[in-house]
Amino acid sequence: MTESKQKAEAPPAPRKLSREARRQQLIESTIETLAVRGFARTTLTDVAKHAGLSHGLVNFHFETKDKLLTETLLYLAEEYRLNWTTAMAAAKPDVSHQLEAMLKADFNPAICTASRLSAWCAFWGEAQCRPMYQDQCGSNDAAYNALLESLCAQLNEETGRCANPERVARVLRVTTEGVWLDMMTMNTPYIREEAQRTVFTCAAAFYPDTFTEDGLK
Amino acid sequence: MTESKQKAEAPPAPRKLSREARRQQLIESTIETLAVRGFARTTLTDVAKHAGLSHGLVNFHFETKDKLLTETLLYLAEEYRLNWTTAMAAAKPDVSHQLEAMLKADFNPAICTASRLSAWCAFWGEAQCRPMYQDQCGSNDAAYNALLESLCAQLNEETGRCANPERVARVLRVTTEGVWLDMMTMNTPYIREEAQRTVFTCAAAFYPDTFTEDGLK
Amino acid sequence: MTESKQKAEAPPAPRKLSREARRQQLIESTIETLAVRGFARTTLTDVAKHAGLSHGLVNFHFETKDKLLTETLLYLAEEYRLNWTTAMAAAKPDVSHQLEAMLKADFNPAICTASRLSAWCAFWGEAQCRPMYQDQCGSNDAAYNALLESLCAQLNEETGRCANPERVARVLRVTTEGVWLDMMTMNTPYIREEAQRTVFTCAAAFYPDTFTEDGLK
Amino acid sequence: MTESKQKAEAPPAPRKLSREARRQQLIESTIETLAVRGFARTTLTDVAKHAGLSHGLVNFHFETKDKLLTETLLYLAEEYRLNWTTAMAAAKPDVSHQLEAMLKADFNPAICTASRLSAWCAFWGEAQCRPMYQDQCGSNDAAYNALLESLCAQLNEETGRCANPERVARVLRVTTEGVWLDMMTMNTPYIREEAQRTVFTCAAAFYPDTFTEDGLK
DNA sequence: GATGAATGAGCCTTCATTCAT
DNA sequence: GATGAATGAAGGCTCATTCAT
Repeated sequence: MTESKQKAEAPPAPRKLSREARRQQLIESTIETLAVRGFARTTLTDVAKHAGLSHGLVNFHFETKDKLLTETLLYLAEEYRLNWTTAMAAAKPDVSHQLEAMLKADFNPAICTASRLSAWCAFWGEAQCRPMYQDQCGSNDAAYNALLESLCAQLNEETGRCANPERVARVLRVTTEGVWLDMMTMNTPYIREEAQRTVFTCAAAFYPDTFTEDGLK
Repeated sequence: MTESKQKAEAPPAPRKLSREARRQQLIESTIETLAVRGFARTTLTDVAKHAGLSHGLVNFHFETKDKLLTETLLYLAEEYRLNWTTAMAAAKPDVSHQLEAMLKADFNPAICTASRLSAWCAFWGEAQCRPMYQDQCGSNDAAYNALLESLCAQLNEETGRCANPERVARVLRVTTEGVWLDMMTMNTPYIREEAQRTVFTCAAAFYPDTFTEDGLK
Repeated sequence: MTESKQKAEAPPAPRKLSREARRQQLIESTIETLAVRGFARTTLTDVAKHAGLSHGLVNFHFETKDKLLTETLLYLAEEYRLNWTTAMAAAKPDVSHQLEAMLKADFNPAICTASRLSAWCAFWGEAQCRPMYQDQCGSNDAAYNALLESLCAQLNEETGRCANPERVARVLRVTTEGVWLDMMTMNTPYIREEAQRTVFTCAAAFYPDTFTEDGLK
Repeated sequence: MTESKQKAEAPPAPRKLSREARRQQLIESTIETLAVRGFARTTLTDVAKHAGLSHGLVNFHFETKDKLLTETLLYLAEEYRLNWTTAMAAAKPDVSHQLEAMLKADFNPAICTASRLSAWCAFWGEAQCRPMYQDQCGSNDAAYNALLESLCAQLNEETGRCANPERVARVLRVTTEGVWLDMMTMNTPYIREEAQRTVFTCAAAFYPDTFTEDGLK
């Protein structure tokens, strides 16, 4: 099964690839493997097999397992950051559109895939005792948090609300994270649309004049 | 430090302990070890050392590492369930008091300790690819979810609100889980009081006539 | 061959041995393995197999290969030191007897065995780039060198000779080491008696009134 | 430091070099690497890096690591042989001058360098269990040994001495080897001049009418 | 019950060797 | 000639599990 899958993914399987292409291929393979096997049971052989390559190659490109995992996390973190910054840059500049863009970004089908969510879960589980992981987890993205708080504060002013913006921002963030986790860990996970709708149900509770469960009014 | 702590916990280390007492001692040691080392790096030797016991004893009482971990999770899950059921039984039977009790239960200092939160994190990270773990994670506690939804639905009726109660319940649940995670994974975690206040800020957004950030009005 | 040898060496092969006994057994096995395979090709599996034990046990007792090798060298160095100090303590206290004892000690059949000589060679070859090894090699035994020089200086006085005692001592030491090496590295090595006779031929050259090729006059 | 050194040695690194020149470059690099890393830890990557060349080139020129090492040893052995034969050819033909030339040849600054001594040590350490290495080590150079013995025998006759010439030759040879080793393995090695003086102190002990510690009388 | 020595499967890592470019 | 990606065998090390005492 794994065999046929590899063949399917990398049909002619170029014998030699540029350094960067190979590295990215291995990182994607790591994400898949983390999703399927979990953090504790992920081995380099798994990663290599899943990519249809020899395990020696992993060390050739990443030196150690630790570095492979770290670079995979950095890759995910950068991809995540790029996703919401791009989404916000594309949205109208007013507060409510910016906030909507920020919240919806997390449910972009490009990054909100089963594999990526699972991989994030794997890293989160280990983050508590690995400072390097902890730094890369969303809750520690200072720019993201500051921006979200600022948007909530501005929206408070516009709408005359007075809930502590720091806490509102926190609720919105952990709700987003939480429905992500749900999609992974629930026996009967709901779909992405329902997840997004849950987040906007929350946003609408704080800002009923601005949001409905589907987004901006 | 760890050394002295063990000695402190198990002073002369009674040569013989009842079967149940030993098992619980080892489970508590497992929780501590998971918190400190993370899931992937927890070894039976760690657990035994932390309990001040011999290596072989763990296998004597639990047969395999897998069973030790499973029983630890069941122990935590049961403790958690007992915590909120007890809290609710002790609260007034009306909807708002019941809901307050349910939400506050999660921040009971007895179960909301650094070690326990970390241990939960460790299990969550692995849950996605281990059905047995997944079943025990809070989001799959059917009774808890059903009760929470029911309380939200009732409160909706009482207050004339009409947000989808399933989603409100979900927001409250993931917010609770989320601030738990925050306490573990943030570089500068906030304290338990602030966590609880965050949850009630969320509850107050849905039910402004019932809750404030400190609990019931 | 290896198989039968083990059986021969450790006939009933006690399943459990005291910590110290097992460690010494493994150190002896390391010496044999170094002698047969050389430093670069000695593996933990070789050592374990030669002792008829599992390779995991080596790590259990010595943690790392490096520590096993270091402890083996320390063991040889201590054995060597004990050999010449004991020999000198047993000899008459006058200068010529002491010097004879010192020189003959190196050819004591108990330590001048093929395995031990080979093991020493293996360590010498690596000593140049491993400070810890270098410290343990004979040429750095300050007490030995100081004593040998002192004896040469005293003998110079007694016999009215005037060759630089530091150099005489050095010649005697490297000659001893050299014939040791010869016994190992020559295609047609001469026997221990001839080696010792060579050393005393050298001693007799410096002190013709005191030594003959067979020892004291 | 190593970095800059390579660059310094192979400045723009001529893309094409004669077969022989490349081979010699790699052999010199092997000698340096053996000196710095020791036998057991010398890798082809080290050798290539030190020469500022690519990994694959080593195999292109030498096929296997074994062949590279063997050829390096042969190169050193030939260089060594050429050194003493040349020195003797340049010296006066009488016995004492020939012997002086032979002994002094070992301390010719051209071959008595730190790198070369260390490389010899590395090979010696492995020689005991590798016949091919053993054959090339100095103590097995039949021509050298025969000549040295013959010179000793002749000098015995000339001077009326009667020490066994085979043993005298052996003492002189191992003393030379020994001070070589000392220069490598001692924590506080003495200098080349002192080493040579030590050898002639030994020669003077056997032939006091012919030699002083500085050479011929 | 309790201990800790012993085992061996499995993992990460190194590295000689091959080979497409 | 030369490069460096790719392979895979082999070694060190970890650790769950077993078991004699």
